[in-house]
Amino acid sequence: MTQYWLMKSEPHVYPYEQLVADGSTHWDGVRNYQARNFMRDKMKIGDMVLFYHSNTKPPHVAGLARVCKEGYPDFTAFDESSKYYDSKSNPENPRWFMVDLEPVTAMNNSVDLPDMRENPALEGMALLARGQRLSVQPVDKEHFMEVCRMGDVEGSL
DNA sequence: GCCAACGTTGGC
DNA sequence: GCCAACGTTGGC
Repeated sequence: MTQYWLMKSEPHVYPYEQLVADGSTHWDGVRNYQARNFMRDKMKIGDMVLFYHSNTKPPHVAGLARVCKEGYPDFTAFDESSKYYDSKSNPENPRWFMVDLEPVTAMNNSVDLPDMRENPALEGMALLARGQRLSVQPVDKEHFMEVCRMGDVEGSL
C-alpha cells in the first residue's frame, strides 16, 4: 500500500531541479526526532512524496518524488566537517536517519501555498496547519491526489 | 526583517 | 521532571 508524504527543502539549498539532475539523492540533514522517526520507521520504497520548496516566494510544491531507499543512518552526522555534524551520533549508535528519493515529475502547473490554502479540498492538510514546521510529514491520499490535480501531474502517477 | 510557533537545552 | 531561556523554522 503506497503511503504519501511531503518533504520540505529550501530551493537555494536543494531545489527539485537538482534532484532531477542528480537522478536520486539522500535526504540528509534532518535533525528533528519526529521527522527522523518517519524516515527511519515508516517510509517505504515506492512511497510518493510531494517535494515542497519552503522559504521562497511563494512557497510551493515543485514536483513529485518517490522513495527509492528506506531509512539508514545519516552519515553527515558523523562528519566533523559537515554542517550537519552531531557529536552525539556515531556509527555504532546513529541518532539521525535519512531515506533516498528519486524524481518522478515536476509540476506542470505551479502549486503555490496561497492556492493550496484557498482549496477547500485540502482542508486539514498538515502543511496548512498554523505554526506547523515539520520538514517530513505524512499526507492523506485524498490531499495528495488533489495536489497532483492542481499541478496537472495525475498522468504521472 | 519581523515574529509566532514550537523544539531543545540545561539549571535546579 | 519542570520550565525559562534560547534557537530554529518559515510564512508574511
